[in-house]
Amino acid sequence: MLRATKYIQKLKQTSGSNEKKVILRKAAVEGCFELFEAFKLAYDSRRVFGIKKLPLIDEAGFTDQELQEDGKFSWIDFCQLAEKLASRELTGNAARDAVMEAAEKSCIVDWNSFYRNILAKDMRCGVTETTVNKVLIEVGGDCLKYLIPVWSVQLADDSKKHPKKMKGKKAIDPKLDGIRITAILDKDNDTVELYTRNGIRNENFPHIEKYLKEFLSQSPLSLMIDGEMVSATFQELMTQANRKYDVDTSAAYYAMFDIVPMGEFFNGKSIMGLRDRHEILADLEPTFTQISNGALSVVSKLYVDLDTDEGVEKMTEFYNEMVALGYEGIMVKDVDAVYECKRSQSWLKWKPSESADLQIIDIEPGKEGKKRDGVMGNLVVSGEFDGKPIKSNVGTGFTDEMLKDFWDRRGELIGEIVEIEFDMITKNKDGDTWSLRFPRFKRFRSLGQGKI
DNA sequence: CGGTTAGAGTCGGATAGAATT
DNA sequence: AATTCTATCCGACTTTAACCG
Repeated sequence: MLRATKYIQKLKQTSGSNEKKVILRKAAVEGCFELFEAFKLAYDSRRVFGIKKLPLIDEAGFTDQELQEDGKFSWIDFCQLAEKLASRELTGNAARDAVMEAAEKSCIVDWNSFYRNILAKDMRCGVTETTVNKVLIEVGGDCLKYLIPVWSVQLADDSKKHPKKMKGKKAIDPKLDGIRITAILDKDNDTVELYTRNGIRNENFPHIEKYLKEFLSQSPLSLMIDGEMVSATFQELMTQANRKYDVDTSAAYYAMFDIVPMGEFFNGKSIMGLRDRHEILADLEPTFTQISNGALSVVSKLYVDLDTDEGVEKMTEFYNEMVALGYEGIMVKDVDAVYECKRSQSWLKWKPSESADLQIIDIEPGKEGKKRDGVMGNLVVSGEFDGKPIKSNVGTGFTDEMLKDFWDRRGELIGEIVEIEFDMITKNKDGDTWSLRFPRFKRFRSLGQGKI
């Protein structure tokens, strides 16, 4: 049994995040490199293995000693397997067979709670890249080579969750429904690269890259430009965004809403506040227009003071206008806040939602071996909305108590009417019924009382 | 001490592409 | 040719230890 597996088991045994850090620190100081290599393989989002259905060895009937007995499969063997999967040297049935063979040759606990979890990209011990990197930075020295590469941009919180934050001086702009794209304009290397929210390079928008490169030649410094890649609709954009052949993104345009010097961005934080950053971007708008003929646009901002009735009114009016125009909603941002590479309440989103009364036609179990094993995983609901036939799964909006209760009473609950909230109805390109975007459970309609 | 936050872990639909059946 | 699986884009929501005024 590997040292690293023992650490994973220890991490799993405690729910305290400080205690988990103590365990990780000990592993780092002790030099348990397999553990940190494993975290790196598992949580680097740019490294995927192309296989999700992974064998689990049945532990029943084995003694502890047998479970922990070393097999004929080493950490080195695993690294080679992982590399072949990541590079797609092994795919399909060949990948499945190689993984099965590894599982059979390996020490049982090593496979079930270590190797397998790396390939699943979920170590299942209450620790992910955030915690691992914090500890590695703290310990420093040689440990820094195990840092998990992470890419982060500023993300918004929901205004409904933070009503107290809807105060003070704000900059407001429309929320566009597309793909978050961050452009890195590197002066030293004379390159422009586009990245998604998850740090994955996207090369399907060459016209945008070309225009930005033209702009870079006029810029005195390297920059990060943040924005939303938009097309006629989100689904239309998705048909082109990640495809490999016959790519045609000519209809897509890049709506830019922020700008930060590259160095500051990679440092995690800007120096300038939002108003100053926006001023710079807005001043560049004529240049962008001239270069790109509209493919590069700057999202304009409305400044309001939410401490005044007039400000709240202006914001509400803007919200209604934008929703009527078909935008996803609005973004409400602190005028003085610096750009921070994380989710933050200095950016709030406000978007409309719909709700429908639908019938439960099925109740499905949670996934085996996960948190909802043995309780409800999701509802299946159907009915009608806006004159259209709807069918959707709903898996969020339930307390832990409900998940258990609904599963226990699944027989009697089928047929009941529930209120489901969602953003909009959607239909895939060859489907005949409509579905729901971001569905969430609200309450029972038919059982009286509002809840359960 | 009570409210807030940060991190982790569930679950949703739609798209394309790879591989198998 | 049809089906299954995986990756990637968009998320919502609950829970809980730890933090903070």
